[in-house]
Amino acid sequence: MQKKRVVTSRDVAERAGVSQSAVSRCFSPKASISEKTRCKVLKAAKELGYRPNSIARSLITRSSRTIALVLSSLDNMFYPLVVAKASLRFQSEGYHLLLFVVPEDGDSSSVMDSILQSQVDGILMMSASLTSSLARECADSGIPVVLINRQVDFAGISQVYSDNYHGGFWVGSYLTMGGHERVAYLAGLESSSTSRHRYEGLVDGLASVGKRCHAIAYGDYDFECARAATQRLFAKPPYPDAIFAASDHMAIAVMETLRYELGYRVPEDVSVIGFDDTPIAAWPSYRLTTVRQPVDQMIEQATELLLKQIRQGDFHTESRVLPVTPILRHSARQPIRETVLD
Amino acid sequence: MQKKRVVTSRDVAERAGVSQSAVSRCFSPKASISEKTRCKVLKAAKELGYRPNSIARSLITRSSRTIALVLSSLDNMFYPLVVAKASLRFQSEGYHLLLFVVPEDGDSSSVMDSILQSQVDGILMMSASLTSSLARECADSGIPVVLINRQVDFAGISQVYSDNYHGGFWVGSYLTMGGHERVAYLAGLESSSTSRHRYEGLVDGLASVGKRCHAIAYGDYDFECARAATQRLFAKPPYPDAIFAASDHMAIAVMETLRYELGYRVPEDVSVIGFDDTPIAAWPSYRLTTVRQPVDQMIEQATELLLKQIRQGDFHTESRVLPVTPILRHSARQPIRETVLD
DNA sequence: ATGAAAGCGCTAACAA
DNA sequence: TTGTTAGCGCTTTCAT
Repeated sequence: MQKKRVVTSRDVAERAGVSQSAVSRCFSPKASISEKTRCKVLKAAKELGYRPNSIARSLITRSSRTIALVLSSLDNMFYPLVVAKASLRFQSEGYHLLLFVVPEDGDSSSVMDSILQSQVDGILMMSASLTSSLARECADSGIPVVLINRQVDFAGISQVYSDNYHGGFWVGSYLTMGGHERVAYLAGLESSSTSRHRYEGLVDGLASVGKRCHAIAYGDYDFECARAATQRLFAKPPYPDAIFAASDHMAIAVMETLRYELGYRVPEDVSVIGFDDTPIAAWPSYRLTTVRQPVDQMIEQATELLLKQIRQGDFHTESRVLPVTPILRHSARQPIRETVLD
Repeated sequence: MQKKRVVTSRDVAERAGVSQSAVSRCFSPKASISEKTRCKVLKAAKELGYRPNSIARSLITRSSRTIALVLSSLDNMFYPLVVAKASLRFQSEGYHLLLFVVPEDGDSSSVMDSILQSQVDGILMMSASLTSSLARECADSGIPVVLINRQVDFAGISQVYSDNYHGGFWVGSYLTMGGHERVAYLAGLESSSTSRHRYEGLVDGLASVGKRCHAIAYGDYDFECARAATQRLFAKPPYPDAIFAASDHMAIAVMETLRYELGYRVPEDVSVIGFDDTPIAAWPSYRLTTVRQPVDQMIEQATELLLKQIRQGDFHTESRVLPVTPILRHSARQPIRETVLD
């Protein structure tokens, strides 16, 4: 292919009557150069339509100023939100995001190779699958990695997640206080640490008042799967009187199924609680009681951790766990505040 | 910063006892090399953990195998869907997506510079703002651009969009046949060509049976704005008896507002029709009548157009308009099929 | 403050 | 088929 002849720093140098390195210095923030030369160069550059070639720069500086963003699905509104915010945040630091969508099931190894070869300066992982293998491989090849909304038992990797356990715990006690007897858990992917910790929290929250989790079903973080799982939960008695879903996205599927396929009212017949607090949760049709993840903080922390590792060539890694916030709406029966006098 | 010493093709060559170019050839698909050398090289490469440096390769081949994906918002589920599919599609062709989120309002010029300097091989634009200026500037600098779901009066750019006009036209006639008298249009951004064409279609569809558009309001493709716009539409009589929103996302906002703030039933009191056919439209709570955009086809066409331009250094550009499909659900009163006998 | 020169890691002629 | 050689466009010493 034959692109329009591209303007190089040499061309600019020639036209400005300076050396090529002078031109280079003009486009480096901290290089020393006289005001006079800078002007000449800038003028010539503009006339020629010169733009520094960032690839050549990357080759020599060994930094592409690019971050890989690895995720598996954008169905759940939580992720688009994170992506948009992360992109803005990194752009403001002069980094770009390279997007890797890994099929939830498929062969992750080719994507992994692809990521490793992409010469990114760092990796932001929020894919549910391939987390630990990829994470480890990256750490081995010396690429800084930060896991976001994901957890792995491996100290060599920085992680930012919210307090899933206590989120689950809160749900457990809140539902119990609301007088629920048969709380079911609608899990995400079986391999998801996040989903597991929320479950553990739920179980302990329930246990703290002497209750047990009534049932568990897997919705794989997917709308249709969650729908089918809800059907399964209500296939035969005893039926749950509350469902805690590992994501708002699944919680909405539960509500839709309950209301329009199973004929239950929410929360009169069955309570539903979600996790994330995506915008949809607040829509009047749902008014979903849920556990809010602090997205902004998560991004901020992840950015900070990743950039620190990149800039300082830091092998120091750390985990940050951020507090969640219960959001009380109307999809779950509220605790009885006053004991009924008999 | 001091990364782990990186393995180069030279190191591999040395260990395998061959020349550096032999190593290079091993990693080029179409280079000629004997089975024997290939084995030696691959073995050495594996032992050393060698991975070709794609930046060096890009510098010399003048191709980064990267496509810029430019968009302004991920709120509307239509975009996450497109992003995920586009990413998969381009990955399968060996290209990666570099994400640029441009603030809907803010200064686009810095993002524009950033894109132009990023050395991408092509640009996929679906941002509502800065479309035409950026598009033109890219075309000038010789970077292939394809607009997706966007239209611009400039022949130098390939565009893939769906038949917004006829989508709007269909809505106009469908609503009329349903016996509506006061059809309002909830537009997207004022600058959006897409929104404008849907409007023109609506107006003509209405005109074809001697009706006019009752009112127009701007929802800026945003949930909250759409909510406020709906309120405005119902601020004083005569009230609309149908609303056509330029996106499902806004249509949902309309339904929520109508039902829970204004106390109307949909479709008994007011009909609502959207555009896109995102997954949410099918949820039982909404059963939104809408106009489906053929997302898969749009991606396919856009990919094909962009790749063709990139690979053939083609200055030939073209526009492709894809047919839309009316999706009849229950948010709009159905046309009366049989005339009532008097 | 400026220029000359040496690469960054790779691909692509060209020769052998 | 293989090795040698010359860059890709830039940053960065090192002199001046």
